[in-house]
Amino acid sequence: MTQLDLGQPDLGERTAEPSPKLGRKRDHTRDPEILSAALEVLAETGYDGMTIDMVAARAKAGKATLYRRWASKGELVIDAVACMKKGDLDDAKLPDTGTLRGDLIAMIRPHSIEDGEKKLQIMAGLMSMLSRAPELAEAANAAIVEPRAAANRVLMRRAMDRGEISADSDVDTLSLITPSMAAYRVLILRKPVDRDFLVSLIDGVLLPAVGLAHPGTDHR
Amino acid sequence: MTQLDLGQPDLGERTAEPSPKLGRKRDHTRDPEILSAALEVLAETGYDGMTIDMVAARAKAGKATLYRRWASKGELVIDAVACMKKGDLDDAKLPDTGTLRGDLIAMIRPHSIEDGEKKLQIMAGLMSMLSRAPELAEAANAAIVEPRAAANRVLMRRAMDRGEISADSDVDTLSLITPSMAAYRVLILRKPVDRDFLVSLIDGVLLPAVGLAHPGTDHR
DNA sequence: AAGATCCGGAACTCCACAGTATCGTATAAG
DNA sequence: CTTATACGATACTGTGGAGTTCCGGATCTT
Repeated sequence: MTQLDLGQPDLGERTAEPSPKLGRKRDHTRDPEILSAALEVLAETGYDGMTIDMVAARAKAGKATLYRRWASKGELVIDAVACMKKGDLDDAKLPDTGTLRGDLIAMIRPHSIEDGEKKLQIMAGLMSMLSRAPELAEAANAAIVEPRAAANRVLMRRAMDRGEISADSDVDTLSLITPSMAAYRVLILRKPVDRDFLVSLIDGVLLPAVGLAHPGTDHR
Repeated sequence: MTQLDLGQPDLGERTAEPSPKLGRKRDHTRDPEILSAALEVLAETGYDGMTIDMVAARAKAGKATLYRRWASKGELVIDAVACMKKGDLDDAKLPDTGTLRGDLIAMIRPHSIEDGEKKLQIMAGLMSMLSRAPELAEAANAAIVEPRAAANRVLMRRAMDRGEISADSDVDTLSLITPSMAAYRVLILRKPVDRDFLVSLIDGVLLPAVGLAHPGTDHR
């Protein structure tokens, strides 16, 4: 089956544990390992390539354990994708260097690059499902590209408040340039999204688009 | 099976018909219908969701006919994707209105929008395979995004020759903005790529990035 | 220690799809 | 008309994965 077929998605909600009377408490303590195993397999093989046995093996769990916790492969995947949002760039501990370029460059860190590539692989694995599972499309967007776009929006709005860039820049659209071009580069071109590439995007596209041209910027 | 498993890809080459001695000639006259049926199914269900029976039914052909012509599902898909390149915006019959903006706007036509969305659906269906089948990734890029990017490059270089835009604009990167942001919008956001969206991309991102700012452009 | 519950493992059923084989028919060549 | 070929349809086989069931052992509670 290629469908997700979650009758009533039941996305997110956990049917309130009634009363763990006796024996070991019903802790579901293996959930994180299982979900992260699912994400790994998802990134490596895609939704259709992923089998429940792969996930179970990776998490060193039994297949039955997965089915005790999730009704189907589809629900497991949705949960895994949703539980990935927690990410790194949560709050306003974004860089604040005083210039837009400084902030954008400061966002380029080895960890975020690595993390971004893995997330894109996951997105690729889900791609073909997105048209038939809108809730999955939403979850994937919220977990993978929105966080980064949101960070970019914050940085650009700050620059706007400082008067560094024009007030009628289309921030919502501009904040998507880096994510979507990185996606194209990784997924289709199969080239690495390294520091040099990101810097050239910032200096060659983003800053010019926002009115901060740099005749002499030598992309370094 | 989720793999493509083409032993020796044999991509493209048709083993030179030796000698159709007798009977009906070995014309392979149904190939186009079959390939286009394959593309339709691919766009609707993705690689793993697509079955040979679906393609055969869609093309009103027998399953055996497909296997007489292609050794496996994978080869059929590769052929179908490759045979899609022939597209529309081949030669230099691109618009030439005298301004970059005029040219870019003139490229927006109902047909190209529709065609572009279908191609993106196909790309989505192939996405999860791309990491394991480099030749497929190349074919998909050559057939789907490269043609459009190439057209954009031509228009921008013309503008450069006219002196309309700065000579050190990063044309190669800028030409990818529209394709990749359109892909994001269709595949992940699941919103339509209509004329308004494309115009706002041109006026809000591309032209500003290239130094043609427009304080008064009201995106119409 | 006794009792209850959860876990990992493994065997099992069921079904969908890739790929093969067969057959009757349509069509073109001779 | 005869003959060879390609075609569409359909029945068949084999495999792999989703989901289920069962069991022995581990772990917590009392």
